[in-house]
Amino acid sequence: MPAMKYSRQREAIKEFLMTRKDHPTADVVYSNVRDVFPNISLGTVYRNLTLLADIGEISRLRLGDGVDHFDADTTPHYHFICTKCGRVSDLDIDVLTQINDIAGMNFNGQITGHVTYFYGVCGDCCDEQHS
Amino acid sequence: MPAMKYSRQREAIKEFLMTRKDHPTADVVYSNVRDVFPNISLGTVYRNLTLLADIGEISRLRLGDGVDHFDADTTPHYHFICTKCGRVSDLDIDVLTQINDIAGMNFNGQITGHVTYFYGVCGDCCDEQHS
DNA sequence: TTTTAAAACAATAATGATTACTGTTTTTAT
DNA sequence: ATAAAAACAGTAATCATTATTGTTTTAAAA
Repeated sequence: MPAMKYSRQREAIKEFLMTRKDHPTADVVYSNVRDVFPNISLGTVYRNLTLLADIGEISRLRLGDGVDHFDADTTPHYHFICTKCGRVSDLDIDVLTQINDIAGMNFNGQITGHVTYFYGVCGDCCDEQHS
Repeated sequence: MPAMKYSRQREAIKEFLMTRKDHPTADVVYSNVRDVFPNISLGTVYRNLTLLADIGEISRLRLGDGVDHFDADTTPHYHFICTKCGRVSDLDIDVLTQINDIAGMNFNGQITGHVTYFYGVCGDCCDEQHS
C-alpha cells in the first residue's frame, strides 16, 4: 500500500464533489474540475475518484445505468433514479437492516448487507406530466 | 417494431439459460452455446439475450460487477452475491413491496419499484473458512 | 414449389467507460 | 538542496457491449 501524497487535483475533485448532491459521473467531474485545472486528464479524475472511494472519503454508486456515479456523502443512505430524466437523488429514510435478516431466512450462508436503489418518476417530471 | 422470426440460435440460447440457475454472463452463454453452434458469434448471443430480455422471456441482472448477468426465471425475486467467490444465487423471500412505501415517505415524486441485491458469504465459502 | 422480403446470421468494426503505461512534474521527508 | 516516491498529463490498451455489412434463413405469398 503506497503512502498517499497530497495533490491539488485530488483536493479539487473532492471539493467539487462536495458541492453537488446529484451524484455526478466521472466525466461530469472532469469537465467541471477543468475550470480550475484546464490540463487535468480524465485518467487523473478516474484515478483519484477510485483512490478516494478506496479510502472511504467518497462512495461509488453503481445504479445499473452502465456509468459509475460518485457521492461525497459516505453515510449509508438510499438513492432514487427517475426513469424519465435519469436524475439521481437521495432518499431520507433509515437503513433497512431488517431486510438482511428477512433475506437470511431459508438461506445457507451469511448475509452482511444489501444494495438497493428505488426508481419511479421524480417530482419535477411528475409536474411536467400535468402541464 | 420488427416481427420476430424463429431462430435456432435463439432457441439454443434460451434453452441453455433454462438449464442454469447461476445467472451466467453473455460470454458464458457464448462458450456453452458454441458446443451446439460452433460458428455462433458473440454478437448473436448479445443480440438475442437483449431481444429475449426486451420481450420479457428472460431478465437481465445488473449486479454492480460491471458485467450483465442473465436469468431465465423472470418471476420477481432477489439475488445474493458472494463476496468471496462471486457466485450469484436466488433468495427465497417475498418481494418487499412495503419498502417502496417507506422510501416514498418524505419524498416528492412517485416510487414505482426498487432493485435490491444482497451480499455476504455463501454457504460453501462459509464452510471453507472452518477447514 | 419457386419467389421474395424481412429478419437473423457470422464476422468484424466501432463505441464508451474505465484502466494501464510512460516519461515528466510535485510532493515530502531527509 | 537532494532524492525517492507518488502524482501528473497524455495516450494507449482493455473490456463489455453495440453497430455495420454482406450473406444466409425464415416464413409467407405467388
